[in-house]
Amino acid sequence: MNNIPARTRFAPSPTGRTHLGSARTALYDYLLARQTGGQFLLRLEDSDRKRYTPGAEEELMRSLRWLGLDWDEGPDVGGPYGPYRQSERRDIYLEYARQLINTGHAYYCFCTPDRLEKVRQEQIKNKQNTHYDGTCRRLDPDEAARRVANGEKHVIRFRMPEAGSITIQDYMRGAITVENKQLDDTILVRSDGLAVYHLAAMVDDYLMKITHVIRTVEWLPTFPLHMHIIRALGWQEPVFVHPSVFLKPSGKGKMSKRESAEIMKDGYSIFVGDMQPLGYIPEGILNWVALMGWSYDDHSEFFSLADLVDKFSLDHLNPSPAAINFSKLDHFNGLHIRNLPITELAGRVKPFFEAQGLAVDEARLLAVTPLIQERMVTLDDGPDYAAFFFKDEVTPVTQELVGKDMTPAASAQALQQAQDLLTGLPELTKAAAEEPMRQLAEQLGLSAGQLFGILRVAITGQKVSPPLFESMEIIGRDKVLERLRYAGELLAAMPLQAS
RNA sequence: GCCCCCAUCGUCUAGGGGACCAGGACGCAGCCCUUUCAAGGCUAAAACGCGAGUUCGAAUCUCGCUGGGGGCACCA
Repeated sequence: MNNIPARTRFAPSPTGRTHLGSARTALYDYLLARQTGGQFLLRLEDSDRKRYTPGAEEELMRSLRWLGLDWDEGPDVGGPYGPYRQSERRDIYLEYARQLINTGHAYYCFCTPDRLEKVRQEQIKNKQNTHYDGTCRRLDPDEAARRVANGEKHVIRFRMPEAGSITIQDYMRGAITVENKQLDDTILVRSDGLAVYHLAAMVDDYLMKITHVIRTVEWLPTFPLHMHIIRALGWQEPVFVHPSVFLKPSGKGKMSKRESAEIMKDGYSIFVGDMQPLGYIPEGILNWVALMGWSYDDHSEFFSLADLVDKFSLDHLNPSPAAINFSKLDHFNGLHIRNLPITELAGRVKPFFEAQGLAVDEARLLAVTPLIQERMVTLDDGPDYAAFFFKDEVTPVTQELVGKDMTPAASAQALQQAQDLLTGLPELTKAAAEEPMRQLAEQLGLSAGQLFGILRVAITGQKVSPPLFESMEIIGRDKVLERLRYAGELLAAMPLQAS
């Protein structure tokens, strides 16, 4: 693309939870603005009060900020083109609506919703396309103005040309031509005096000097209308891009409410607000979502937000709908976790340990973090691997203390020998303990895996854990010996024939 | 029903007439490494929806079909 500073906007309506698709749109907006040294704005399309959802706005802003997508202008931070909330821009829209009426591009309509509904039903019955029947379109403008002045309830409709066609440009999809007769005399201003999206968004984009409009395909059908409005007002057209929607993992259709609940059971979510508690990090999500519909020249796929700012381009967008693939999210999340500096990672996993009621010692956490870093896919995996580091005692399953292909007695003996060995060591470090322990295994005719397995369960209480010697070193000799003794007791109490 | 958009491995994608018996990534399988689990390395299986046409030559261009998606509100 060019490098004229882009002014982009993310303009959601605060009517529900912020999902992955919105995150991607916001990301692309953000990237374009940052890359070109322009501005990224947040605008709330809240003109329909009926659909207002308490808390949606807060979650939206929290989600975007958590992802690291900061806006330069918006309802909370202000800016030179405010207000950034459509409900507060009512008079502005009205002014342009009047302009459209004065130039003959719009007209007052006095039809009631009841009548409209009847017309619609009739059209459906006759297998016709549903559209406004044009009753008020033919009204004398002066008479209409009089009726409005008399306080008669009315809306304002766009006067769509009856013939001809319009050709519009989507940056990614190219030219799209639509017959005007397929388009309706859409309502621009409701009877309550508030503009609908079609007018409001165009006016806002114009006044806020938006250069690039990125919005999902659901706006493609009304794109011709939007362009008619822009042209009727004589404004310069911003660049429009309509990325496709995200499909559910099966690739069949959009994610429904029921299905997103289903997905939660597997530890996934399509809502940005759920991602943090699920253990996902912004870096992983951003990388993943960026690649659903965009790709980079050299086929590389690992990107930080800064990389994306550097490399993103509208020229490499893919218009086909993309199915959500959570295992790829896991992949990217793991990749970015491994890419985090230890102190940073430690800080991010800490809350997950605390959520389990564990008292987390900072120094110990710092020692433990490198051991779990390459094992974690999500941050909540941390306690699964390493909770035992922060517990006073550990309770192994007795059965698991029995070494592979071994009897309880042999296992107990091996355990005792290991205990003696560790006791006699000058210090308990990986360097000091590993070699002697391997020799012990050999003496006992055991594989390293057999012996280490027993010790692992005894010391960590789990069959899967970070590397044994590093773990012992962090836990400390006293505690290790104590756990070994306890494991020995468990084995001793085991019925002989069991194994 | 009508309008619009889209169509390459299971999934995300590269590709824009010959460089393609189609490349990468995730996942899956196997192997290596290895004290478990990972991580890492290597290998394998896996796709141009169908039919016409244009062309010496089509995954790539055109048309049709099929399939998928989106939209047809005083919602956004």
